[in-house]
Amino acid sequence: MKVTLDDIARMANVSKATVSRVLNHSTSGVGEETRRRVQAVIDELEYRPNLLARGISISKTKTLGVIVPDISNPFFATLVQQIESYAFEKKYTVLVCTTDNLPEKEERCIAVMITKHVDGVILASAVSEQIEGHLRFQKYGIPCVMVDRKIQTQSELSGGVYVDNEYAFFLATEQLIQSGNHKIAFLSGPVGAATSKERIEGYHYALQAHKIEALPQLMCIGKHSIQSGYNCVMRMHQDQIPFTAVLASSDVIALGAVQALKELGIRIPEEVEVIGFDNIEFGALLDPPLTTIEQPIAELARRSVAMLLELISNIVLKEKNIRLEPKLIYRKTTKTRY
Amino acid sequence: MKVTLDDIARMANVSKATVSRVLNHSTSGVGEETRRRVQAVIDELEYRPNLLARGISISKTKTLGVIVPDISNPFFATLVQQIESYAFEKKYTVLVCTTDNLPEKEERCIAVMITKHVDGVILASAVSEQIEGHLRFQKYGIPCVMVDRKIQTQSELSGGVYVDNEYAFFLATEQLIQSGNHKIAFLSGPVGAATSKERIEGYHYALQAHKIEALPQLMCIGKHSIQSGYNCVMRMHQDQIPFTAVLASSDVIALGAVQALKELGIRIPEEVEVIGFDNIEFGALLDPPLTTIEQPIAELARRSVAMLLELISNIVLKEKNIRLEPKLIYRKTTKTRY
DNA sequence: TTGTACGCGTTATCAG
DNA sequence: CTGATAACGCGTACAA
Repeated sequence: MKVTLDDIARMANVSKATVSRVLNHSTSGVGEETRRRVQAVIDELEYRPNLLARGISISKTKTLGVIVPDISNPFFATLVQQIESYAFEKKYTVLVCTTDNLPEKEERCIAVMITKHVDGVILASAVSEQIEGHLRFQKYGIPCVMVDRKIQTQSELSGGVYVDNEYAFFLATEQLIQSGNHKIAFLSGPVGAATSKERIEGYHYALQAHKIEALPQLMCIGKHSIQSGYNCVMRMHQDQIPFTAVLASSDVIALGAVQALKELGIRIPEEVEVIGFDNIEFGALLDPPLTTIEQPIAELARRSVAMLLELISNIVLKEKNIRLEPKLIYRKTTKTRY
Repeated sequence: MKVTLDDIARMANVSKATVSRVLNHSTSGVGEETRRRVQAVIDELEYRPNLLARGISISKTKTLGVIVPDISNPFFATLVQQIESYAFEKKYTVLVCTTDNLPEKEERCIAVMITKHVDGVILASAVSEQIEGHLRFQKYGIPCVMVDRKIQTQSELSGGVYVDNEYAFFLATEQLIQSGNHKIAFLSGPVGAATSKERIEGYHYALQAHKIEALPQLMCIGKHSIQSGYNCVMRMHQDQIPFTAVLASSDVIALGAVQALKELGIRIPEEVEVIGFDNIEFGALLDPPLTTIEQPIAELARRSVAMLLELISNIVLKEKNIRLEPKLIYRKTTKTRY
């Protein structure tokens, strides 16, 4: 049933070594005639090398691990899509694992990646500090690039690709302030994540710069989901907390917030302005279309795959941390453009 | 650096076989005392078995292949998310590959799954006929369950989980007809896919049943994307083709169609009614909220993983093809509910 | 209960 | 240019 290298060797009257040669170093080392004979047998039997066996032999699996919190979030869906696409071009396959933003599940994902001997992993971590698992990658010599969510690490085997969250939210907050808003609600994702912290800091810096007090009741910690954004706005409304703007930590949160505002009969942007983050495709279809901060997802994916492959090839990185520029996309959930 | 079973054996003064025993048949076959000693060494050295080596040895990789057209489509994103989740619970990891709806890329994805020796694959095929690759699964003894997109096959090693597309579109079309529409534009996905064909047929049957002619100019073949839905409507409008309803082959197409109609100043549902398919989360946030046909994604995922695991365990399937009931979700892009 | 020896499919080293 | 042969890490008859 399964045809192996051994079978080919036997049928072609050569040794396994020779077959292996025509398979790999396809340009040299084998006589033209024998090469043809071997290749013929390979073709006829439709032989495909067992990558597991090859993996155990040369310690390279041509597999990349991808660890993200949640694929159903369009941001990560698109990210994974792009990563898979670039990786496939480079002859790599991706092993996907989701953490649901749970640190303990992240540890288990990491454990899987190690036992399955992926050549490297791209990680959007659920946590902001280096955890045991991350060190284990080092220990096992598995390169790791942090994408989207930055984590401090001094490992030679790791790097990072992300946008400057702090700056992005500083800009967005400032836009809102310049537009006359002093009570800006902030709808955050899980605080465990590095991105959440950075985004909150950017928001705080902007407030400070304009000598506006950061009111704790304007901060809502939730998840990156529509439901969460919806709940935050509803709760603030119930608690009668006044605000004239909403800054959301992700577009899905913003979508939920907009939905809640609509149900409450609050006009956007006249009564409340809204800014999201990610620039997912659906934001533009909303009514009114969502003003947001763009994350260059394709670029994020491309650069992280490229960096990981360099790490795998032991190429020294020109820059261990690539920071991409965020960009404000002005649509209709904000009034004037500052 | 890397600690192997051999190392453990040496340190614990036992043979590899014994270590292997405490690792696998964890309940019996080893003396209580030696078991403790071996386990202690395993824990201390944080030994993790090499799943590649195990894979080549027992021909089981604990890996499931997942082949879908496009993860950035929310329907597939959610599907993959759920599949990964169920698989992870059952100690399996997923190898993801996207076909972009290209038959040749599907062949390459299949080839990868075979060389990487996945234990089984879940496939949402880009094609409606059995292609060479599908047969190869059979040849290599790899179980395969078709999800969402049905393909006829008589292999003992395959099954299918899907909703009744034909019936779903028959219902939706009838709803539109009963509501007074005779010129119903149909916005299809790629015709290669089985689902597209079935959906078109359901649409045609309903028209026939009501003796309405199926006008070719009302049929627009595109891709499952927002852009495609948008383009279809715009083109029909430019060509001055009259229609009073739009039936879309997927929600993303419907979203694009609604966007186009809005830009054209056509009121929904007063002038044109719209029905989508999938019931993705964003449909409900649209203005007006999208009437659609629900696909029970979580159920689709759960059943297909369960079926695949049964196939892998050589359990005979109670039913080779599981058909889930689609359900019309009435929202605001349609007028009266029939 | 425990150990020995071999097989799984591939690559790599070293002869010839 | 080609062929033995030894790894790679693990599971498992079979023997002790």
